[in-house]
Amino acid sequence: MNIIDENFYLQSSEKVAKNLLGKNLIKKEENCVLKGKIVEVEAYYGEDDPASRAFQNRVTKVSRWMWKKGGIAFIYMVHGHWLFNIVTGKTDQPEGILIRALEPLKNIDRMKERRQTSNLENLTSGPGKLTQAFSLNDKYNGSKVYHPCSKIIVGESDNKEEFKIEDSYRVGVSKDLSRKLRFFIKDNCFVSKKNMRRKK
DNA sequence: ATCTCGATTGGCT
DNA sequence: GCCAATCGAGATG
Repeated sequence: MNIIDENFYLQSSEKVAKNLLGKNLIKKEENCVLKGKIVEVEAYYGEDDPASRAFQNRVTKVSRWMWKKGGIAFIYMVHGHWLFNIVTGKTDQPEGILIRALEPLKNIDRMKERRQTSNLENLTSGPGKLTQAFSLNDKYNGSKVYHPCSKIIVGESDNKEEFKIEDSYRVGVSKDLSRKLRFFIKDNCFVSKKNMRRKK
């Protein structure tokens, strides 16, 4: 398995976000390995981004991970759902990427059990759904996604297929920036908010 | 397409 | 105690 290098995460969150599309999220468990392709992400910045947990440099129990060096997992709960992020940027540069959707690839049965559905498109097509399917929670905070010993890892794409990247404003954000910071793979059916995509 | 209700946590007064 | 928060499911028209 080709793991993405630590240095990849030290770039700006927008750049990391776009380049994460198509890569694999891997979760190692007792008897199996879950795998999914990243198909939808959002970039978040630090002190000047009102939607960010690090807005105005507010350090809290939840946000403190964002000041660490890029490449670690950052997970917190919203509306009763765990959301999975990857910290980007150098130490003391609070930025991150929210992973919003995956395409299930390996151990799909395990995902179906956890999601209580057999509908493939409904397993990981949303930020709260994928954490349930992958059983991700705050105990993975700080995990190095570039380290081979970690339980949660980002690996290189399986194949070098071409895809188009589309962008939009971020989902569920009341005070968004005037830049489009949500990126997803065009025409991938596992991208969340399908009805929204149809809109102009 | 739009709404509405439930979900859990931590920050704040 | 109160309330917001990077959401999801189900009902309704």
